[in-house]
Amino acid sequence: MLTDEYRYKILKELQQDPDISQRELAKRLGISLGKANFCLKALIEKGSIKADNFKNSANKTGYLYLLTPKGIEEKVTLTQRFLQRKLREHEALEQEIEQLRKEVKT
Amino acid sequence: MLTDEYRYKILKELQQDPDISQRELAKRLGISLGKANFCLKALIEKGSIKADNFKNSANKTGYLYLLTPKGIEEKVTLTQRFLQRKLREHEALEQEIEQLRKEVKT
DNA sequence: TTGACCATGTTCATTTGGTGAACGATAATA
DNA sequence: TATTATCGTTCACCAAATGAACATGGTCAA
Repeated sequence: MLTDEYRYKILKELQQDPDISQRELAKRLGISLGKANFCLKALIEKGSIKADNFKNSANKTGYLYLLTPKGIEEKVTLTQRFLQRKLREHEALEQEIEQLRKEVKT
Repeated sequence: MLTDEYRYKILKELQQDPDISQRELAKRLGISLGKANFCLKALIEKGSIKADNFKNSANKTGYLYLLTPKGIEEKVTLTQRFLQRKLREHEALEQEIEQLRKEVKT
């Protein structure tokens, strides 16, 4: 349920915007509130992020989702893995497009 | 449940291989037997394919899933639509890769 | 012919995964 | 204080996917 894709996207989103509500996160990722909540809890459980409740800045009620050192490292790994995956997808997509072009000609 | 993607893939698979079991089709598309059965029935219902039971060649028990004229036409349309979609995906993927490369450098 | 297989299509109870309304808690505001 | 707003949390509900189990019909050897 918490795939690498969402793990990566969430860590990325939180790294550049730690004070963000679960609702906003859900909206940005195009997932439901329930799923966002589940994923966040899982990441906290795994020790990738920790939820601080700094009473600061705009968001006072909610938390501050901060990446732990482990989380930062994990994000690097995920980013590299993701890049590799996307490169493979890219190649596959080009082949698929080529085949579709052939097919359209027929 | 029967998305354009599977509609296209099934028509393509059947066009070039009409004598194929639902199990084999499911395996090729990476879906379950139940879903393959559901999709096939839907395509038959819509008149895109018809199930002949020619007692011929290897497959004697099963059917021969043949594209109707309507199905052939539909497949052309789907192919074109699919090509357009893939081209958009291609562009999006290149942007995503570029961003990932930037991020990896950091 | 009979019976034992085998491959096929069909069904459906079960599992899985996602959803968002509703709730309690807390802070800001009138 | 009372009210409003925002947040995280929960969980009953729904849709979709799954694959074991079943029914049918063909094949082949006894």
